[in-house]
Amino acid sequence: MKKIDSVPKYFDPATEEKRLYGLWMESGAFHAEAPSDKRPFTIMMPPPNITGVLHMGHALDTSLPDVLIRYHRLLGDNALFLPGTDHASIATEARVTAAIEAEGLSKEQLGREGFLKRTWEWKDQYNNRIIEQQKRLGISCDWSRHRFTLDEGLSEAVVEVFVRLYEKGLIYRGERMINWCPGCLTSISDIEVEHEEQEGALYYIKYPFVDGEGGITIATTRPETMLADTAVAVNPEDARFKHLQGRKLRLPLTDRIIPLIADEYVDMEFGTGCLKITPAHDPNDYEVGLRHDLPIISILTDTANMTEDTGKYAGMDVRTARKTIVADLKEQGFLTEIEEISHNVGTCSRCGSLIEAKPSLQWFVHMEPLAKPAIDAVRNGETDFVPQRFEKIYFNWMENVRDWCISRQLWWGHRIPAWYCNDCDELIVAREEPGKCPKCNSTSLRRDEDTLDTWFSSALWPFSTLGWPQKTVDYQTFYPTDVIVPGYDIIFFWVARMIFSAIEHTGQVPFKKVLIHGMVLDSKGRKMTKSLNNGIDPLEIIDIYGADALRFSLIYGTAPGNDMRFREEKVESGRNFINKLWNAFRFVLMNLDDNRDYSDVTAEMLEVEDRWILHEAHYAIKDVGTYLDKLELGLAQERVYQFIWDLYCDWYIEFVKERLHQGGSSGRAAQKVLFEVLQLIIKLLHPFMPYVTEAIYSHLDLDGLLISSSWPQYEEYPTDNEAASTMDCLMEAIGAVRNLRADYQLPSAKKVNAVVKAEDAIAQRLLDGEDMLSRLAGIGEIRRMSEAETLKDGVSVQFPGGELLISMRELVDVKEEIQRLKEEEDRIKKEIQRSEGMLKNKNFVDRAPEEVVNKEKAKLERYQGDLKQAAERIETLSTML
RNA sequence: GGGCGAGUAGCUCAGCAGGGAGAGCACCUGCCUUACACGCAGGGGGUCGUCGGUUCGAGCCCGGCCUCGCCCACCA
Repeated sequence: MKKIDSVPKYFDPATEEKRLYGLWMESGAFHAEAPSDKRPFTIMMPPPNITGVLHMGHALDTSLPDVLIRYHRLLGDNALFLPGTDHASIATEARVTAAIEAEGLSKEQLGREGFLKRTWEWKDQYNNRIIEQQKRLGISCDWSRHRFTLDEGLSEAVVEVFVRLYEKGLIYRGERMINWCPGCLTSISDIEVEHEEQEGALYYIKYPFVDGEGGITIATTRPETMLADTAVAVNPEDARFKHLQGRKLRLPLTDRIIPLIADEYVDMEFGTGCLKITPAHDPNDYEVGLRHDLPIISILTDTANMTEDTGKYAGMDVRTARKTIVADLKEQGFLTEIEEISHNVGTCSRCGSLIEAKPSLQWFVHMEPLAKPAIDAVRNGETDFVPQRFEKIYFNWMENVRDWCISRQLWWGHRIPAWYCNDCDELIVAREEPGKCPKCNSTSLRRDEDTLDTWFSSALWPFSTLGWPQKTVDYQTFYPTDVIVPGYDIIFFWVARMIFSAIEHTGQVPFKKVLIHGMVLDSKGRKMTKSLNNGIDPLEIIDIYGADALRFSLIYGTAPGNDMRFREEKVESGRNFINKLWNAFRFVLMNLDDNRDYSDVTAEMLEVEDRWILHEAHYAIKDVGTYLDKLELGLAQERVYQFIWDLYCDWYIEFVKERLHQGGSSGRAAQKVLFEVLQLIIKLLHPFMPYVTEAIYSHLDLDGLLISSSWPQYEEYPTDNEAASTMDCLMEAIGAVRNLRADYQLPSAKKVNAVVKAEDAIAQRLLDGEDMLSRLAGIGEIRRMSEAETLKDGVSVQFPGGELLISMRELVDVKEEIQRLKEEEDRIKKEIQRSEGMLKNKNFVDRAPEEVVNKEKAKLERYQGDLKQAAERIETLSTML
């Protein structure tokens, strides 16, 4: 039985992907060695949250690095793609809490331990599901090194980092203004707050003087917080109020007496120039309060309801309280005006609740000393962003960072390694639970209830996953890593924090390059969100088209850092490309000897088209390598596509068909080259489309697996400029004739005769390529034009260097042809004008590089020749009328 | 209030030491030419947002403007 009979007509991703992934896993190809003499190449996967299912963003996060990993593995590097998952404290806790509440239970009822047990179960379930989903993307991770941010080892790293930073004074505990999410019931960091523009109102409220007539009118967007006011402030320079400073005001709706103070913070231009000061509920007011030693009165509970001591408002949510208070103020004549404005409000990036600012006792990372070296490292180029513009965003953030609030009032996460003495209140930060208080020896200690921001552990990912703080072999082998591939949406959350953490704790940057990718939008250019329900499940796409096609759609024609719209049509064209390659492979296989031994084929046996495709292969390899090294995956993929489809399939295979048919030594040479270049293209394509390429490889009965073969060396594919220019000439001629045939709608079976008019060398090329001209351009006989001859009943087609006169009198309308030639003349004349214009321009001739000028001169010469030819043709044709 | 990105063929997007624009899809014409109709051959279609500048030469560099999108920012 011929080999080909066992090869299906279409590549079937569904069955092949499963089989091949199994083969890869078994072969150990994903596994990176440690220690190893090979050059390491490491990428850490951005760990997906264990909260849900994979989306297109994850497909990008994993497919892009996988291209690089597979490329470097083929290059012979010790390539490690380390996978993992993130415990995602706040997101997971919210999900589990919701699940519990759906059962009619509460977190508190389960208790901390019960809740954590439940969450670990959740983790097992989702973690495994995510791993299974990731495998379906075809990514070549070292699964034996899979990490989870709450793993023992990673937790050790977290504690180590916390203690070290604390001991250096870079972590502190203190009462600061923080962002409080009344939905998640925890503090969150600045970057977890999303600002959105909302329509609101500016309420003008009059605060009467305690003594005497009149009062002060303030403007506020949050009238309900007035119950927490402890002063009204004006700018000290404000002449309008200078004489009033020191006066006392009575807070409406209450009997509280508050002072009128002066503080530079107040903007005289805004509102009335008078600002109510609410230290408990506004960060700026808090600062003002500190400066003036104002009392802090809070009127909001953790769930953002009015506290019990707000009298009739107690228990109301903010909106209701606002409405009620405004109504009361109005009724009592304190409300003077309501002005509609739009303003920014902060919402929780997790649950969307309105964020409340409040002073709170929390843990913070002191950022300034950490940020500085992290800025320098990028500035010095120790770490480069691709594309570079994202460095600006990084710098801007790093240069203005404020201290990072890292404590969370959550249970799911790394618990803060701090204890308090119940007897003397001593604070103890330690790697392990202390037995007794170092100050008073009391054994009555309690541990801090809070956990750490989930990003605190993610920040250590590049080294904690390798066993740091232990000096493990893995750490020594793979760290620092080479590239990281995140979306631009997590530059602050993750990339920036990894950089400063790595520098602080390992003394090195965590990665040399940051390849930023854009967001995958829906086909209308909108973000994929749950609320729009426009998300596309990568696995569904894989079910239909296969993982290779999906990868293609995410890489082809995209540029680093740019958003991309997801369109199924693009996946389809990926699938079509796979089919194209698959059939080219089938064609080659059909024509190969079963033993595939071509050692008898010598270089002398190669024909010009063989030498041409090898020449082209040389440059294809070079270009693809260059693009991949520059992390230009889109361009690299396009280059491979073009080589495979345009050059190998559309030209080369067509060129050699006849030789294959004829057999003989020329046919054998063609088989050999066909086979060689097939092996080449599947290697070049493998990083992008691992499955089809591996499937083809397996049908070729070659040694081992494609995944662990080697990247082609361009030096092994000889360049041959002569072959290249010969083939260019031939292809141009073929194109020109095809063109003509199409214009005149000649049936493909109808052969035409041709006469070549060109200088000897060029004419010879065409005569040598007679077979190809015959098959690909439908030329029957071809001969050189003799000196004295003029071909009366022919039509001319030009190609660079010459002209073909096609004998087709019976097929051509002479009038139309003359018309066509006249139009052609006009076109050429315009070109000549343009070209002459340039060459007459002294500036151009003197200043442009000689090469460019010569090119232009050559063009002009050619145009002039063309014009002459056209004129001649018109003349001859005219005689035929 | 700053910063960034996008504006290129009907659509989705590439493009670059600055040297006369490409792909995929769609469209039109002709082909089931035994690898592939998930295909082959050919074709139409672009003043590269706009105005100005630099340059011998600009989609690419500089400046202004317009439209869309994103990010950052403690003026109530």
